[in-house]
Order: sequence, then structure tokens, then C-alpha cells
Amino acid sequence: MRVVFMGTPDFSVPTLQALIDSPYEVVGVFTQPDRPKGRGGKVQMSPVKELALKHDIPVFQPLKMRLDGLEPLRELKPDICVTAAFGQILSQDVLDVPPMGTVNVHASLLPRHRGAAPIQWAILSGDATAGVTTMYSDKGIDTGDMLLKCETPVLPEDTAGTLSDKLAQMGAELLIDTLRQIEAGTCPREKQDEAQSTYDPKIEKEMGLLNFEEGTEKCLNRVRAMSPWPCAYAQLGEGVLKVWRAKAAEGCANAIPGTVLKADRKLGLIVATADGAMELCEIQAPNAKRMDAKAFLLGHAIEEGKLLSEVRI
RNA sequence: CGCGGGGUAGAGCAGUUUGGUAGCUCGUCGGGCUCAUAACCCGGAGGUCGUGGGUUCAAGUCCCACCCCCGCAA
Repeated sequence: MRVVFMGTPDFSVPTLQALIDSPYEVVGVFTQPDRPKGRGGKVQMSPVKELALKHDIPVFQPLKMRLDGLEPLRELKPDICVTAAFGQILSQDVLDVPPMGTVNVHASLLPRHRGAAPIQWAILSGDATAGVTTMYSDKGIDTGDMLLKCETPVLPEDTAGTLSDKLAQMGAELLIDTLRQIEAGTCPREKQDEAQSTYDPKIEKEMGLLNFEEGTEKCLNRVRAMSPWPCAYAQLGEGVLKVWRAKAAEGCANAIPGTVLKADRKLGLIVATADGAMELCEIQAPNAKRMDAKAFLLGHAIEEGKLLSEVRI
């Protein structure tokens, strides 16, 4: 079976790898164009492109799939297309190319968390379980018929990063299963229940801002959901204090949310929230690298009793 | 050549402007005190100050080059 794969970030890599290792023939890979990234503005290729090149698979990087991607795709004559976090919306022209359709690997238990950032939203929403769904792509965004599903609990220590790694792996296996069952004609197919569906926007940097007026649990979820990108942060004087890891702590009855309750090299850095307090365990000051808050306090004094946003360092 | 910050003991920082004995907090090791310690007291070890050149009687500090780390912007 001739398969064309479309994907871009790390999440897509295990699925492509699984296809390469499978009996299916990966005849081409579509991925986002190389873009300037990181310090110095050097252009970098996507993780998917790196893997594809390593296996001498033809790589295509159309700016817009429906424009300059359509012809190359037709020429590849795929039986089926597989997408996983490709990053482009496929128009009907594109979906019409493979006779067996386009199967998408989506990192949520659909119909919950449609959209580009399902993993972050699962954590942000406090979901107890997350998962992967394979589905046929249609014209809408993650609205197509569902095929197979796989669940996993969201652990208290999970971040978007760790959960994404797990789901990527699960998704890869699930996809191979799905293709097998499609070939065998045994794959279940189920419409999504629109009433249960949620569509979540993509993550913006500003969504990392911690609001201590929210309860401890919501703040902790935000810390986990925004790691490793964009990373949760709190206002600290002129700059921002990134918060990589945090946990619940004992509060103080009438403290204003955002108050520094403790800033002690033994006890750590503890900030009041609306319904308690949270310890900022691993932090990162401007221009500094991430470190244990207790280590940070060895070299920096933070005044207890002030609002974190008014502290000078 | 996108903009900026940084590399000093195991950790986190000061010292660099104005060159002149390597400093703080913590950890660590040894000793003491205490019913007890996230407590306190005494003592010790631990540094080619990122790398290589240069200037100087003298460089962590000034000059040049390079390496590595980080933030912003994309």
C-alpha cells in the first residue's frame, strides 16, 4: 500500500517511524517549510524532515498544500494519506487524492479537544484521562469519523511534554493498527457526537501567565500544560519569573493571592493563591537558566510578605 | 551577520566601572551544644575566575579571538 505521510513536529516522528518500520510503502513525506528558528535566526528543518531524509524518502514542503502541494501529491499516487500534527488544513482537493482517504492521528479522545493543542488543553482542563484517536479527515477541523482510540491516565507529574511523548508513541501503534483494520475491512467507524465536542484554540505565549486569583489546582494545571512551551510565568518586578514545576503548599488564611508567603532557602518559594498556596519548585529568572527555587534563593533575596509582582531582585 | 544577558569552589551569587592577598549564602568533612532540629557554636577541605593570545611590575578585572549556556524576537 502506497502511503504519503504528513507531519511536522516531534509528535509526528514516532508515527512516521512506525510506518517506515511497517510493510507499508512510504512514498513521500509532506512537512512544513524550513523556517528560521532559535537564536541567530538559523533555518531549521522539522523533525519529520530529518527522519525522512535519513531514510531517503522524498520530502515536499509546500507553503500551502492546496496550491503548490496538490500536484506533487497527485504524482505520488498514494492509496492512503496519514497525517499527524502536520500543521496545515487540508482542502477537499487534497483529501480527494488518496482513494482510501486520509487518516489523522489526533492526540485527544475525540470529540473532546479538537484543534491544534489537544494535549495542553487536556491538562489545562484537568482531564483525568487523555488519549489518541485515529480518524478520517474531512473538510472540518478534526471533525471526521473516528476509527480507533487509546486512552492513558494523566498523571499528576505529567506535563504537556511528557504526555505528548507518551501519546506520540501510542498514536504510532494505534495508526498501524488502524491501517491493518482498514485493509482487512474490520475497522470500526463512528461519527463524532457534536454535542460532546469542544474546539480549543492553539496555545499563545500569553497563556503562560499565572493568575494566582485562580485556585491552586488551576495554577498547577497551567504550569504543567505550558511546559515545555511556552512555560508558565508570573510577573516578578520588571521581568517575569518562569515556573517550570510547582506543587500545592499550605496556605495562609487572609493572604492576597500572589503574596510571597515564604522565600526561604530551606523552605522554598511559596506564593498564596485564591484558595491556598503553591510552592514554585523549579523557576527561571530573566536571562538565567532554570533552576531549583531553593538554589535560586541562595544567591537572590526575595522579600516575604510582598506581592510577587512587586518584588525587586 | 536579528536584539540582549551570562560563564568565579559541589550549588546559587557578589567582586569587573576605578588592575594590587578569592568573597557571600548553602552544601560537604571534622568537632561541640541540645530531649530535639529546617536550630546554634567552633574548625577544615575545596578555585588553572569558560578557552587561547595580548597589554602590564602586577589581570577575575583592560584589549583581541574563540567555545559554551540563557532570555527576547521570529
